[in-house]
Amino acid sequence: MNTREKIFNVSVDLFSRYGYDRVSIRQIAKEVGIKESSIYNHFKSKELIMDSILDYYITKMLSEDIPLMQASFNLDIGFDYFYEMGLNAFASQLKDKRMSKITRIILIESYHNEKMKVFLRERILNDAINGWIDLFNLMKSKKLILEDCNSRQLAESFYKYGLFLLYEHYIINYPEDDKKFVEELRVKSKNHIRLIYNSVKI
Amino acid sequence: MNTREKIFNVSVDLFSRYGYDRVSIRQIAKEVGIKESSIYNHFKSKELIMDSILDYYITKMLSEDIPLMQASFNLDIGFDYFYEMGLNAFASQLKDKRMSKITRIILIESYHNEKMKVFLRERILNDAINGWIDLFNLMKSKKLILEDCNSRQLAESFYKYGLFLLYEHYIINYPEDDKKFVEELRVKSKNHIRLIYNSVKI
DNA sequence: GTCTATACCCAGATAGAC
DNA sequence: GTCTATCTGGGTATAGAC
Repeated sequence: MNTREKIFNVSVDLFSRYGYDRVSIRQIAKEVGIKESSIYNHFKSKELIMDSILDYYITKMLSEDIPLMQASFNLDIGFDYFYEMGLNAFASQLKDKRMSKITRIILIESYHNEKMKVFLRERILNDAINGWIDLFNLMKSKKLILEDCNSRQLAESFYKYGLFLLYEHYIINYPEDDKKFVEELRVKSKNHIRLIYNSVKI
Repeated sequence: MNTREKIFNVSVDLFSRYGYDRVSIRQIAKEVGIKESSIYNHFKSKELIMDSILDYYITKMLSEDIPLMQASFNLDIGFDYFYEMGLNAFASQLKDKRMSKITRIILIESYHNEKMKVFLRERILNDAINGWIDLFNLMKSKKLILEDCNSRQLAESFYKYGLFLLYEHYIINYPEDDKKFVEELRVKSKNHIRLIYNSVKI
């Protein structure tokens, strides 16, 4: 592992523990085992370390994320199975310790980091919600759910519960065993979704 | 308004905008119109300003919050009405600008502020969830909802959606009009709850 | 690429005159 | 209670030798 990677990993670790503002370049350098000034041979500034962390996360997330609509054409094989695929795609990312740590960083820093806020709002929130809306419209056309329910409300009710579980884990209960959380996320989301699905299915 | 109150209000405002770590005593003093050293005649440290902000919030919240079980004995007058009472209690607090700002502070700082984390976990999350669980058990005994559904899952599915709306507003969409948000919270929560209630009511 | 040395700035906090 | 002055420490970042 080269020095740049070491700096990257140590930064991810420290930022996720203490938050960006409470970690200094000195502290990162010490943990890596080099002097502060050497950091600047690899990253021009502290902020650019943060930027590269987000870039890494976005690239990895988008590359392995299974687009919602892609799967939705296989709806015939069952709603449960379809839902599980989407959840697995996300959950498998969280099992990676580094991705899990960055998830916490994003949740912590989004309130003042514009890039993270945009990513959270556009990719994690809006894209997913829109995917669910499309799916529910498809289900309406296939007479799987009631015609007169609001697709957007349905999508939000489905999805935002799971997002709160994420916030709860990373902010309120952190640090806890990630694997235990991913299992809980799976079970609770499934129960939640069944509850709602029950009230609109035909 | 005395100096101590001015310091308090300016701190609430600045902390809610930029976060605790990005606001300095100097900045607070400048905004108040006094010198840094004068701050220390009113608060022994920066951290104690933060503590007093949380204390204020807790006192105000708990004093006006309508305990969930208190209302639940009037269940006969209708589930919708009961739910609305609880939401109103919380929403009316958020219409107070100062309380709204402190809500954002708590959501921002909980990841590293132990007292805020405990308040969020115990009062905002667990107490409410337990209240809902009691309510659903009561509804089961009155044959209003199905006996074989899981009260805890039901409580979490109900409540955590609303909590995400809170996070979404204060972290992802902030600053936006608070009144608009409170109205949205009202409508969306109600729709959400009807969706779930539909699938378990008798 | 890593080091030593240092520039420069701003943080939280205190002492003591008025 | 407010001020001026100051302490002490730590922050990000750069210059230039090796």
